[in-house]
Amino acid sequence: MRKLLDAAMVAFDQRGYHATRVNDIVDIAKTSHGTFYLYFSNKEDLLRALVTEAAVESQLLHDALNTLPAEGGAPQWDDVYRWVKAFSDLWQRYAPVFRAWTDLTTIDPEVVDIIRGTFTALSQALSNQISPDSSGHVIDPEVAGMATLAMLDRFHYFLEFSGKPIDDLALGTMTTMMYRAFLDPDTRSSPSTRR
Amino acid sequence: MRKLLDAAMVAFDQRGYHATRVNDIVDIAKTSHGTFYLYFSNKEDLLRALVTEAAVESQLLHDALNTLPAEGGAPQWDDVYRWVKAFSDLWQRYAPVFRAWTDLTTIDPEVVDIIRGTFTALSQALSNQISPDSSGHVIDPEVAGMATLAMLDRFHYFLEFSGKPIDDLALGTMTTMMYRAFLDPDTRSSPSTRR
Amino acid sequence: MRKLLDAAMVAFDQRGYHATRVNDIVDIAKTSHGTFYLYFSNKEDLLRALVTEAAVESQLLHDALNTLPAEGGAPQWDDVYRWVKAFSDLWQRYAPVFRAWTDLTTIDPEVVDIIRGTFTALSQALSNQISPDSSGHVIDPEVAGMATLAMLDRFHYFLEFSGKPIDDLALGTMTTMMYRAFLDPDTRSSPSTRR
Amino acid sequence: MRKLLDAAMVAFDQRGYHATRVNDIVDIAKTSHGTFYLYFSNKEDLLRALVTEAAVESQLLHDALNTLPAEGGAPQWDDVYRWVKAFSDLWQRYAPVFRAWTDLTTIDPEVVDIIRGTFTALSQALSNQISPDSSGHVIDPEVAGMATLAMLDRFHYFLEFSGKPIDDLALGTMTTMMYRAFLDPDTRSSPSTRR
DNA sequence: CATGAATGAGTGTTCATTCAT
DNA sequence: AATGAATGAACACTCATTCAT
Repeated sequence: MRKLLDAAMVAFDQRGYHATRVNDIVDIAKTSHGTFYLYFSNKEDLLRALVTEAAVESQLLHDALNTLPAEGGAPQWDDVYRWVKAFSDLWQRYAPVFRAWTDLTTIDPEVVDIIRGTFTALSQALSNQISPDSSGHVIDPEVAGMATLAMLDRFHYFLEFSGKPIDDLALGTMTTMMYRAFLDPDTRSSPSTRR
Repeated sequence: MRKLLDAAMVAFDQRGYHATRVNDIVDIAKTSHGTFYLYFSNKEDLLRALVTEAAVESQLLHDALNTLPAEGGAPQWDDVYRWVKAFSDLWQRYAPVFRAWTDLTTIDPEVVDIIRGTFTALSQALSNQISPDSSGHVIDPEVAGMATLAMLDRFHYFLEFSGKPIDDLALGTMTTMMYRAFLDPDTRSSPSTRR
Repeated sequence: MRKLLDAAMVAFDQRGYHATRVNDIVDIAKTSHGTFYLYFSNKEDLLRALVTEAAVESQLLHDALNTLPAEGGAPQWDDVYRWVKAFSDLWQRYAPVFRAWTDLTTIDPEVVDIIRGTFTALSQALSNQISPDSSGHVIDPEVAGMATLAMLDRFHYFLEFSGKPIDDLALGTMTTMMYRAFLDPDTRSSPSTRR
Repeated sequence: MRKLLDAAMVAFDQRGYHATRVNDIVDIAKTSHGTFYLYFSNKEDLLRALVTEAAVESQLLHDALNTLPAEGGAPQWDDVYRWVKAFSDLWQRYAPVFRAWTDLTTIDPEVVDIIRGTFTALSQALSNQISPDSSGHVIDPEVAGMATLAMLDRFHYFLEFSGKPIDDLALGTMTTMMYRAFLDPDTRSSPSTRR
């Protein structure tokens, strides 16, 4: 039941998953304890539902990444920006869920599996965008993908934590950071800027 | 008492802060329930002690950043690598504390303040290393500093989550990502590599 | 919830307030631990409820005192007896609460205030019944009122402590003691009994 | 050890017996936990020592009562006053012990026995002073003795509770109350005042 | 479908008591 | 004699979950 899922997001947002009591959720949802257990077999079950929802929507991000020009040709800054924006929108919609990541991974294997799947898919898609290094430093693309996803994920949390807005400037800065990180400077500059 | 702090790190590592019972901690520390409350007024108090410890050590990282060549001259890849390694060592030593970040920020204002202070200091030191963009995209250095810190922090967690080792390859990859992100490709390549 | 209040009275009766565990109360009430906290936020809260109840009923005693002939005309022995009987009934109904007086006053200010209010009202009403002394000894009526209340209160406790019944003889004796204490012998005897 | 007994009195005074922790006592006594158990086998043992001390001193009061003219001849007001003063001094010296009466009786049989003995001796000595009633109301002298002791005991507590001083006026008022209560007005007045 | 009173297992915390020094 | 760190039994209180209505 949507009302409960939304209420749970609000509650998780305020207190985190562990500290949220079923009580808090039903209070916000303006319903009763009994109703909660009509739709979810327990608190964890509701969390699983939220995580699954977020995972499904993340699939779109994954697909979108593949339309960016991969390894061969360098993606354009604007393309990267659009994708960062999409990521940001999703993150913000499911902020309490992403924020609870750490909590989640100590919960139950099924939840962890859903998360791991989404996480792996995204970080691998990202790794495809990363160009090798021309100056002798070996890059593990998988690790590089993770680093990028790490930056994207935590960056939002840090902005919120610092009370800074997630606006165009922030996302643009993020995009530039990613854009720079993705591309080997030599590789990148050669075709276009240079000559 | 060190024995309890260490035991708490192990326990938080296994189950997260919230899910850890005082019982778990004293079991690992091979001491008694009463002893716990002899040294800490409650579970949160112990967490505060750990966070403070980590914050003190983080100061070293902050200081080290200032010895890297700042904005003017480009820092060398090896310098960045060394710093990343230092960060990584600290992160790994206090992994359970850093991992519990999310938990922490829903806890008590004093803990949050300690964290915010450390966080701000580090991200500002990082922002000094980031060169402006030459291709017309505005960068907010503060935000860029946060993004870098975000990547460093979460990257470790993601590696662990994926079961990948935090080895030289991983740290080298991370360094390259940071190195690329820090420097505007044009600015960077011009003086040295480029003709 | 009455069932818990009654059970608490029984438990306090047996072991005193401090020594009573919430467990004792819910055992007697044949209900669960959780239910207790559904109706009272803690043991002290339940005590407060009992004290308040007793205070409300004490008001009746206070009112009744004012229907006894005051200072001017001497009250009749039978009137005093009836009042003593009413006091006694109330005391016995709330015996565990009155008995716990000492415990109570070391607990929380709110409870103390309720008690002080009841106590003051009653002792002042009593002081109105006390005639001045004709033989040169100054009486502070307020103090005299307290002394009377003191006797009434503790007398019941002492009877119980000695295993003596609170019967007509005891209450009659008490009445005579009060009756004598209230009235200056000269004043009293002169108008009616004497000559 | 006197230091501990005195400290305990201070502590009991502040928080009551049950709420006083051994910690409080040794803090006030400026000694250690270990020392406490060197002199007393437990908290209750210390209480027993205090009660015994008070009981021994109470014996003096009991003896003094017997030097007051008993049943036959009426005691003089001044004699009663002196005795009330002596009682008051003792009460004030052992205030925390007397105040804890209720607590005490829920503790251990040995303590209760000491108290009961002292209590009985005093109330019986008092009952000897009480003259029968001439106007047809039967008095149980034993009960009357208890009522008097009740007044004396509780009166002090009530004065303290109200913040009133235990001074000459208060004790004089108390004396007059007792003096009146002791004597049948007719009996009393006959020999002296009346003719 | 919905309710919310009742439950009790689980956990944090206190504090009297011990004992090695 | 004196100490005070360490212990753990005992207790207060919370909150996810159930079920009769």
